[in-house]
Amino acid sequence: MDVIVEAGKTQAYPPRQSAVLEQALRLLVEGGEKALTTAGVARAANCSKESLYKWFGDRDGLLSAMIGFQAGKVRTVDVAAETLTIESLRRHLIAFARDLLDVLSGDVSLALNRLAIGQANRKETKGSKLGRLLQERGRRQVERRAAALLEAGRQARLLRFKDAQEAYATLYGLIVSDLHLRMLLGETVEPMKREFAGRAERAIDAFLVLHGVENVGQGRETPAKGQE
Amino acid sequence: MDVIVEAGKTQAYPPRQSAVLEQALRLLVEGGEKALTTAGVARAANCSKESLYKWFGDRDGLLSAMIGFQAGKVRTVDVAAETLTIESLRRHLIAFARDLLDVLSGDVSLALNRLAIGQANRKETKGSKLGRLLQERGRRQVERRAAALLEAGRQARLLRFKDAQEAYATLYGLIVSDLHLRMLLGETVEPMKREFAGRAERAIDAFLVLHGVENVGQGRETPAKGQE
DNA sequence: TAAGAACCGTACCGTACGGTACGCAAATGA
DNA sequence: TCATTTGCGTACCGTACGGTACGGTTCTTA
Repeated sequence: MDVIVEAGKTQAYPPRQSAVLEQALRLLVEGGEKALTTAGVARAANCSKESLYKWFGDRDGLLSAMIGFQAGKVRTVDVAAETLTIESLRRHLIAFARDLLDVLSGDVSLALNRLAIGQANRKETKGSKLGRLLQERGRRQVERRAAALLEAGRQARLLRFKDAQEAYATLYGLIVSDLHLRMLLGETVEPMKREFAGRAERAIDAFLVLHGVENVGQGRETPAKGQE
Repeated sequence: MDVIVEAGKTQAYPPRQSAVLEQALRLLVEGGEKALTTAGVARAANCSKESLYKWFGDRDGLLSAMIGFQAGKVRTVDVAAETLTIESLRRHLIAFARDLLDVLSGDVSLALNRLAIGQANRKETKGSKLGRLLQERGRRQVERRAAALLEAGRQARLLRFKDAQEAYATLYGLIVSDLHLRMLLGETVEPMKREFAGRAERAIDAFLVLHGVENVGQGRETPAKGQE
């Protein structure tokens, strides 16, 4: 019965436990960490507290399971190895940017990040465990997709950069800026969402100015140098 | 260091209460929100709980006071209106970047951000109050300094951008990327701090490629070709 | 069908928190 | 000098949480 958390592979929970985790996530999204009590989860999921402790060990185990469960639901689309052109690369990058913004602005994502951040500075060594878990589970996926895209762009001689890690950091910063933090702090998300499309486009254009070869950034008039 | 520690003139607390707030901040930094109990603060500050409630109303009032108190200690230096050159602008931007990274990575800043984020998604309308407070108190200062710098650069015909707000967002994203979030999640800060200098320089060089005139970004070879 | 496991609902326990009340000492002021 | 204020220390109260125990019910399985 002990479910071992295997890194990398999305471990599926039994349906009963999945339903419980779903309810737990719902409670967390609606009321924050304060609303995520063992009794509350048991009541919302129509199960007993004893079963909770049997399945997840203790409260921290439940939190970890929630993160793993949610991460397991996110699927990254691997772009098939097509022949990249300037246009298709730009489209793929913009799609990546929009997906990234959508993920970061999601209810559950925000709630889980708030939860992990809240647990981050506890004295116990267990403190940053959730943070690391969230980082590895959630971010790795996104980063891998971006890395593949960047590498493909370089192979096709459409991008130039020395350090892929650094290029990705630049890409991320241009796309997200301080948006994530503002959302985490409670700023209303809806007005931002309407600007995601334009924001993604501008970010990619800027990125292409920095790391694209020749004058690939012609989507909008670039603030810097010449366009066709 | 451009940050000056001075008793805030905006909201000055009596010395006794300032000492209490100092202890409260210390407890928060050391043990997180869980360690910030009324009894704990009273014990650490050698005062009674009754006095705490008399001075700050309730727990939320104490938290707000802590944010205001800490924000009052940070002062930004306005760059005197000197005649900007390409070199001096670049130096000022890099100094700004380093100061920004230093502020964001500070113990108290991280603790307060974690606190506000943790309170962000409570049902009550009061939830995002701390977040807004932290945003307005802390960020406005930084943003104002950057805005002044950017505007001065444009006046001197060294920078070009249409929307100052958007240019600032780009600058912020290039400097910070996902660093702030990773630190909030509990990642070890020390290794990052050693890279702040280089990071600031690279971010500013990239920013100058995007928004500088001519080939001012000479720190690294600029991937785009000069024009105009 | 009968034994056994899984599980629900509830009650229970120890603890810790936010907030209040009270007694008493030190300052303050006329 | 005495009255008033201020504030410390402690005790107290109601509540709510994490975690455990137990009786009763449903489901599995041989």
